[in-house]
Amino acid sequence: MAERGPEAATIYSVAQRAGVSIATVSRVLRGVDTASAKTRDKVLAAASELDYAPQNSARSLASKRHRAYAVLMSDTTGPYYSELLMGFEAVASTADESVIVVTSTPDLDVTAMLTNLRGRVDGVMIAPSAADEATQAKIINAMPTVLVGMDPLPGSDLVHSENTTRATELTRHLLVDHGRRNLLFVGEPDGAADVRARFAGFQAAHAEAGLRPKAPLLTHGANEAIGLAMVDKIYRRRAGVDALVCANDELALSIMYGLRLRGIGIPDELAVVGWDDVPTARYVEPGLTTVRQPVREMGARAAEVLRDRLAGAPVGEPHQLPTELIIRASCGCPPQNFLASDAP
Amino acid sequence: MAERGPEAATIYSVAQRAGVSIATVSRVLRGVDTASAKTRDKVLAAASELDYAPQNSARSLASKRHRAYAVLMSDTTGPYYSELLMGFEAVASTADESVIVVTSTPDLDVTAMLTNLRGRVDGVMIAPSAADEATQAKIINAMPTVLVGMDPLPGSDLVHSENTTRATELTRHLLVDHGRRNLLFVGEPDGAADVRARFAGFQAAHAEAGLRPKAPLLTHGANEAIGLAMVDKIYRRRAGVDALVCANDELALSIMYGLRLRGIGIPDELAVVGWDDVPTARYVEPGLTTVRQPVREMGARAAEVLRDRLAGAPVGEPHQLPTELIIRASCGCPPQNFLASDAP
DNA sequence: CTGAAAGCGCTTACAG
DNA sequence: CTGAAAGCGCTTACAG
Repeated sequence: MAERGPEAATIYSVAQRAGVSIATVSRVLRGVDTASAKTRDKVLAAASELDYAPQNSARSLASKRHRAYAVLMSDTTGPYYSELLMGFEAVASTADESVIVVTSTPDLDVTAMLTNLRGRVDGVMIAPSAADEATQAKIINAMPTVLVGMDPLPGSDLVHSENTTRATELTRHLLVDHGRRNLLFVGEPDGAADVRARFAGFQAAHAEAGLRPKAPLLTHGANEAIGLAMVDKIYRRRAGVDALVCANDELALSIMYGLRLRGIGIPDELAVVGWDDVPTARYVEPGLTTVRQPVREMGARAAEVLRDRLAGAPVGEPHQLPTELIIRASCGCPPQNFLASDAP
Repeated sequence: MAERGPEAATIYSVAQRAGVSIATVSRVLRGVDTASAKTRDKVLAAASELDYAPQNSARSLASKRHRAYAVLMSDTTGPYYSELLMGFEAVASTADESVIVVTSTPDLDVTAMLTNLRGRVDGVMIAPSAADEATQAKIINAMPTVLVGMDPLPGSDLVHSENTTRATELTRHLLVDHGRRNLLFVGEPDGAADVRARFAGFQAAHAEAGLRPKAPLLTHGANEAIGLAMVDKIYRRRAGVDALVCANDELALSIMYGLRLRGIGIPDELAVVGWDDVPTARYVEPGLTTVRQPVREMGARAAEVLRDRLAGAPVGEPHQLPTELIIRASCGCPPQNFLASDAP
């Protein structure tokens, strides 16, 4: 490969071999402007023969465009984040933009990160929980930004999914269809905007039913130990609770784990519902009733928004994508097992 | 912010404000060479006042280093890939390298991707299933490469985890500790190197026990439909099977789902074990016995290897990281519930 | 310890 | 349709 040789091909060597100027090589390779078919063929042939790879840095420097987006993610993993990233990347690569992943750790130096980013990318997508509002504001002030699943902030675009209406529907399902009377919301409405909106739907459904919603059981994070602790707290302090509306599936799953350890029946003694429809939701017993959001599409939309912004579009209205109620058995519905109809 | 003003700060404006040459600014900002404390302070102050962000493209062009790595991933999501990416990113960012994510779709134009990458990054990590061997070879030939979880290929570094010994141990556990006699391996040994090595361990344990291993049940991919189909196939064609050794957790989980639909008891009628220790493994009932690999560490190691290669180190021996048997209940062991000891 | 100057490899008006 | 030339904003020998 030429690239391994004493010297890699440059636009000069391609031009020389094709017998044209470097301006012509540049034009042909970018597919802009007109160029006679003959010239075009010569250039393409020369580039191919020399195994020419344009130097992105030189291109960026001259054109004043990085052709790269950053994605700022928290360092937690999970299906939500990878789906978001994949959706974003798919669209970005179509637009010939690179995607640079930046992980935000608690001790991240925001100023240094921003300085770095400003010299490397044209825009950034901020994933949920990746940055607090002060940091978001700084980033927004420094470059075109699209926020995902958060509260809107001036100067930034936003992509999110419907929360309140679906949460109302979910809560109503428990209240009306299953006759539960003593629901408890588990999560932190004062944290992420998503959760706040879900809690608002929880409250709205209670209002419809003429019921007074109880205060949420605050918690963040989820693992087996936390789930078990929540279960014990519920049974110690909240007698009579007959359904749990959890801020997300992870929390719901960890609580179901705790309930199993404590021998508490789901959904008979206690119904449990979540949010996100993670893959695990369908594999647990009973299957977890939850809400699905189109995360991959949200990532794709975010990339489109950024692309439009860089093409000159102003900051627009929030893009809200639809969510969908996924009924399984943890709410009290009879198990509608997937493929059950073809059972022998 | 200066960046928003009529013109952003450059190394020239910083130098002018600090009353030094651009060479001095460059040196101070990169922290190289000596520089008097006084000069240093002046430069730092000027840079800060002007909110200067060095242009990465200019830096790359002059230094002939991109200070960026690519990560080539398949477009499937899952905990494995995000953990790998996070581990890689954490180390890369410490070394001040950007991480560019590239997703490989089936219709990816390899040549175009490679041309793009050669002009953008200094090295690449290839995640499992992201590229076939021919593509891998092309990439290796074009730039420093580290392969993860695959067969070694000349010219490339490799990071993987222990498969065969642990698979032998896992199989032996079923054979010896649980007295199972009729095991079936589910997966494709002829596909990924990882799976081949696991099947080798499966065979080795049989040899130890003086048993003849049966042919694997071939399948790739996993979802509820596939799991159910596998279950039906097993019961139609493989009478007497009393344990399933699955190539990965996803497969094991989908099969457990199918077994539940068919009313087949786990582990009594059929023991099931997996590989990976995905989060779901602990939430299903019974808990899935499996093998954990240090995926995040593998990503971190891959970044270190790349860093060393770019610093001049030659391609080295494969880096093998240890795996760990995670015993839960799907193998036939009594449920060792997490935190069970603190039950009331 | 510091500066002047060349050079990295492109893109893009500007001419023709 | 094509070329000559300026310029993008840095780093890095080379001097001193």
